[in-house]
Amino acid sequence: MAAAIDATPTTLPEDLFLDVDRTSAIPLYFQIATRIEQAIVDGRLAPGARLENEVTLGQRLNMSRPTIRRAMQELVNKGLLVRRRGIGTQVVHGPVTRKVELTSLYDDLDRGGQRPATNLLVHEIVPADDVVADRLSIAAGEPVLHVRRLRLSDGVPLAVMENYLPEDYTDLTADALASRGLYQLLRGRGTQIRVAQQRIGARAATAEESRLLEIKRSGPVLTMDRTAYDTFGKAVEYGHHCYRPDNYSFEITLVNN
Amino acid sequence: MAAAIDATPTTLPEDLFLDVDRTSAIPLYFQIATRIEQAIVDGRLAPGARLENEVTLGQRLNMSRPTIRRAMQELVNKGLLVRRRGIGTQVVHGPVTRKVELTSLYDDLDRGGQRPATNLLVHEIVPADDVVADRLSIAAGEPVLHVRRLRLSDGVPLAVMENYLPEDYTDLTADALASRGLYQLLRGRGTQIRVAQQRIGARAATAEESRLLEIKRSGPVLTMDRTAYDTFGKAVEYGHHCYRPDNYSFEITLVNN
DNA sequence: CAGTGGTCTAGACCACCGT
DNA sequence: CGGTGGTCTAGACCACTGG
Repeated sequence: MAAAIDATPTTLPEDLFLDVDRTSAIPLYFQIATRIEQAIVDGRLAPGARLENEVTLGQRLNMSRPTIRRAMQELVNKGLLVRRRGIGTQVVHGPVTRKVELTSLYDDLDRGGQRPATNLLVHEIVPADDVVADRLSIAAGEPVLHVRRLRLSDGVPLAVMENYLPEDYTDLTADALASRGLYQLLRGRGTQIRVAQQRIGARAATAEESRLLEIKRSGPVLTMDRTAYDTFGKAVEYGHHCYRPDNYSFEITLVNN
Repeated sequence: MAAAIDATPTTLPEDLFLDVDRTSAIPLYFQIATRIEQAIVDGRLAPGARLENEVTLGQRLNMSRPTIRRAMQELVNKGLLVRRRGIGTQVVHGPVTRKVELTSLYDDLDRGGQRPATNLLVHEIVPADDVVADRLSIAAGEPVLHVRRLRLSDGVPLAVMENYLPEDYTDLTADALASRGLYQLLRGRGTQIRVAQQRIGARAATAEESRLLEIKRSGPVLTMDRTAYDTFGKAVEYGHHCYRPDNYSFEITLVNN
């Protein structure tokens, strides 16, 4: 008979897979994963609910088991599903949150319904010093674009951002940088960020930072150093950012595989 | 003939796959991934080096393409390899760093060759208040273990850590908590952490924190709030940690898939 | 054009879990 | 024991890249 493991014998996700398009350029596993994810965040699949097993779901959808399996694996990697051998697949208990993604502060604010604005403080082309050259994996002295920006959200200063970009990007204009996020501009040029290394820390604000961020002298600031690489593995950006800690923090979801 | 894309025509990882054990309980894809990863961190595979393609490597090792592919995918997810359709697989340019893993401060220090120590400041069983109950997904008033610890590294105070654990773990002894890391103790009880949500921020230290951490009054501290869940999706631990920013920071590698 | 990774299929055997 | 996920095989077709 059906095993009664968790007060829910065997939940079968109702057929909301009706609109899967086998001719679409979107991979099947991705279409499946997206629909299950939607059902979870919508609450149609409650925390702890057991999913149909991989084999029978594949049969119902006329898909092979590896395809179904990959769809579920995507959600396991996002922390939405939990699988246990001999038991089955469940929606994770506890709060359902977004996975960490590689986005920019500008995107985050924009999506959050806030109105981001940028004051461009510095915009110059300079030879790379040793630190910048090291981070960007270029030779010291090569020209880099140096920008320093103050990011505001609904008029409140939020972050001082200092960035260095290699020669390929030295033609980014001041206008563009003042009106859009850096990553937005990079995407617009066809640059896709694939890997980024960040270091998050804290320290006392410098005199200039406290003035720009309108916080107490030597008050605490949250700092982030980042180097971002494109799909070619080439360093695209090195940045040192400095955030007002009362208005910003980093959220991270870690998943053990 | 062979395409010359990056000054390295087609690098074939020398046969350091001689010791793969097909009878081992360790999955083949994992054995392959581990050996390639080792070659990368050892420097035997330089940044930017092109790897042999999936098909021929599989033939050489008498393994199917999906198995080889999975091994490489593991390393792509860790940010060590980059794959591009029509091009091939390369070791990522730039510095090679470990992926973020779900470890504890104690483990990090221990692995780093430092001598971690713990002062147990508070060890009590109390009814959960509203905040703790919410984070642990239990009812307010249920008994929880509350511990407050000062972590030192080579005698230098590094972090003040406040943690709450649900009823199942209220029998953790003071001795155990003073001599080992929390996650180490949980692992020893068979509890495996699967998902954790963290929020990293900064603020001024409280009077007690500055005394314990031996830093300036109201000096900046790095803070981390975390809720960890086991493989069942059950909340296992809620913690609020407070770090000396001159001695600690968070390193994170993000990967876009 | 030939080479590469991206996706998908249709099976197979095994390890682990609960009854 | 039956059911589940974990792994592996041996193919196939496609999309994209470079020359």
